Amino acid sequence: MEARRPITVVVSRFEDLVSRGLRTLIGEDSNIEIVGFDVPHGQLARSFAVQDPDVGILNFGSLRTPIEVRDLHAAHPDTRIVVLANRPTPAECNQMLAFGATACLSKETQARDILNAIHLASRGLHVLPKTPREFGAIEPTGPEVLTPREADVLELLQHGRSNAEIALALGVGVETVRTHARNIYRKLGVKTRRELATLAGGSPAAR
Amino acid sequence: MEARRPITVVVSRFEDLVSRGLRTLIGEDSNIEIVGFDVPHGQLARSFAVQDPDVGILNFGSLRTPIEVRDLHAAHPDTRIVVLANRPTPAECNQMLAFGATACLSKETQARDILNAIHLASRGLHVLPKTPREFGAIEPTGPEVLTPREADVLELLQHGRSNAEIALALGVGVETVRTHARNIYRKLGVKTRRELATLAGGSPAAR
DNA sequence: CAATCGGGTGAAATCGGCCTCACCCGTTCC
DNA sequence: GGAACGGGTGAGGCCGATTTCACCCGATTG
Repeated sequence: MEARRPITVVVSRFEDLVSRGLRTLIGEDSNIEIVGFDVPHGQLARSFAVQDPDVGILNFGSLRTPIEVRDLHAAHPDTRIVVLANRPTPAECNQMLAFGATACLSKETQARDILNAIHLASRGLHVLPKTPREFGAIEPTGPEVLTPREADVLELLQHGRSNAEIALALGVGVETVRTHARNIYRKLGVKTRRELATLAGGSPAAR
Repeated sequence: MEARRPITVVVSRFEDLVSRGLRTLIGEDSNIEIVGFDVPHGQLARSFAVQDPDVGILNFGSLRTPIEVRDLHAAHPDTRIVVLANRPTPAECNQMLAFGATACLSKETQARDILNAIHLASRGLHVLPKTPREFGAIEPTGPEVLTPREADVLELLQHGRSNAEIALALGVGVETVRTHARNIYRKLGVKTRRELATLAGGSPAAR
């Protein structure tokens, strides 16, 4: 990268952890200069007007309507808008672009890719996150969450109750309990109730 | 805070932005010492065994099943486990606690509260995020997303088409278009189609 | 051997989101 | 004044998730 005028960016307010990450990340790139940081959502328009940045990085979670992106874009057409979202769906990203954003990134994006995207966006190129699932792609969406009823069954399973006892306690049939138990085993990745029994007590209930 | 032996923590791998945020945040607290950082999910057990930290900070999104928390807790009962999740539901948090975690925090938590939670968790106190909605609490969940059909209607609305034209183009009744349009206005926070027309073109379509 | 359990399939019922349409009201505009 | 629009209500159908239950099989166990 040759030395030239650095890209000026205004960064809106994010969650504290993300905010700190953004600051150290952008601080590592000498070609990007932060001219506004942790700007509250309501003062973005003013910050854009005062700083006239090349790029504004917006917090998707703070947007109330996409219209706000459109208004910012209309008032400052030379400032490229990068929207940073938690796990944006393709529909959300397209909506952001349709309303004037130049790029829509996920907060899970690799750090270097975020810097690259800022550079690209500053020149008007659109950047979108990779499509999450082309075909059977693994997503780190965290463990499957038990349904409320499954949590009820798990609670009793952890205390070593039999299916018949659980059925009696919950007022449903044994077959129902067996179905819940099967789904619990699958979601939790265990194969027997023995693997569950060890963790009885020591914490608030699972529901 | 008096000076005593600092709390040792092992931090698992997080998204780059969050990871950087955590590092600068924890680095500001002289009473907490990072003894393992950006530990890949598969090597957490080994890191716990080697470092024997007071606290392990786990990435909820990397968990495949809650059983992994249980196993870590069973193997290292003296290491308090703090789970950091994106926007955990109460059910998810309770599940984590039920499986041996000491605290379950949202990545949206204020920085100082995260430090406090680490301190509390190191002494075995449970910390849970605030319940998101007691009664009509505002949540920064971002703008409402248009449904695919609403995006179709919006696309045509932006081009200045009348309801009758849109109905004809989409092969549905005028009443249907009017319903979609109403929902679009509500979600986008506008009151007339005029407010939409200004943003035609300049970006990929909304669908 | 009979009971219990793990595991698969499937079928009702319910619920919520989405799409479609209908009817009501009042306002705006030509 | 009639047509189009903004706004509210509600209905019916579709689909997916959840809950409940039923039947099937094989393995384990007392």
